Amino acid sequence: MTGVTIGELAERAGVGVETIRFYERKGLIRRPARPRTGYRRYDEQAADRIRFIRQAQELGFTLAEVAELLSLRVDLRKSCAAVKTKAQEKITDIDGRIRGLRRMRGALVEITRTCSGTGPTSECPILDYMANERR
Amino acid sequence: MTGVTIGELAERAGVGVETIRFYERKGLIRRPARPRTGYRRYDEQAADRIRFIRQAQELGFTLAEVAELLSLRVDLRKSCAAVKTKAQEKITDIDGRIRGLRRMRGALVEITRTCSGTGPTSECPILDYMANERR
DNA sequence: CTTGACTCCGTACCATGGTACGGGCCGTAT
DNA sequence: ATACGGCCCGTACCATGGTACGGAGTCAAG
Repeated sequence: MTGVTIGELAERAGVGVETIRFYERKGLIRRPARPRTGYRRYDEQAADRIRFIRQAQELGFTLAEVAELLSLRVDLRKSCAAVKTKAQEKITDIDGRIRGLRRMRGALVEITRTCSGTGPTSECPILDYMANERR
Repeated sequence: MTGVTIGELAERAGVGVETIRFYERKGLIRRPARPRTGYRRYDEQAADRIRFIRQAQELGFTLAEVAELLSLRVDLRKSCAAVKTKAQEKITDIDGRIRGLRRMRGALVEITRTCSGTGPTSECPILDYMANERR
């Protein structure tokens, strides 16, 4: 019989069986062939597709965004530019996060400096720092 | 009467009233004064504290982690050495997050660089990358 | 042909981070 | 003093991204 079962696919793709069914319910992977007995049989592309989903998630895309990317790939009427734009938006988003983390890191370094001083410091600069330096 | 109501605080901090009560239940903000009528009265620091929470969240910290960060401030009066250790751990944690985001960013930049943005999605290198790159 | 592992399905459940609802009390302006 | 909003509380509900459960059917080895 052609194709693999959901269990084999899960193992190959490094996810749980329930996760695959979950993705199917969410429309992230298309429904596989279901020969007479009703067991799902997956082709080779299925594992790639699941890895695609995980990879995109690691890159910071939500499942809804992944679904959008997948639909773009299928829809040939739309150009690659739409995908590129989404990726660039993610880069901008990541840049913002990194800047914020650097600010917070600076505040924590400041705290440890203050802390190493002998006096008991009831006045901590972090709240003001973060509250005022935001955005 | 000193302090502001929960509604005023919500407006100043840019969150909903329910969110403030939620944070209180979670122990992220301490219970405010409750004069005779039972209405919460907040001091000026309350808005800063809420803004801090939102800032930390935007940077990818969960509310549990935010609580930990906030406890650093409270603990400053008590055990300086323990606080310093905790802060150092948070700095290490932040460094890890920044590295992860930089890795993500590098991957996104690399794939957008190779994408002309002109072809059909079937030839999109971004989608190819996500389908094939497995780490 | 039986046994055990795998699969089916629907549904329930989990954590996170809120948001909304409803009945009742409070505070102020008219 | 009465209406209208704000606030009280507990509880229910929402989305996200899964994870687990239970009773049934199926497949493959012994």
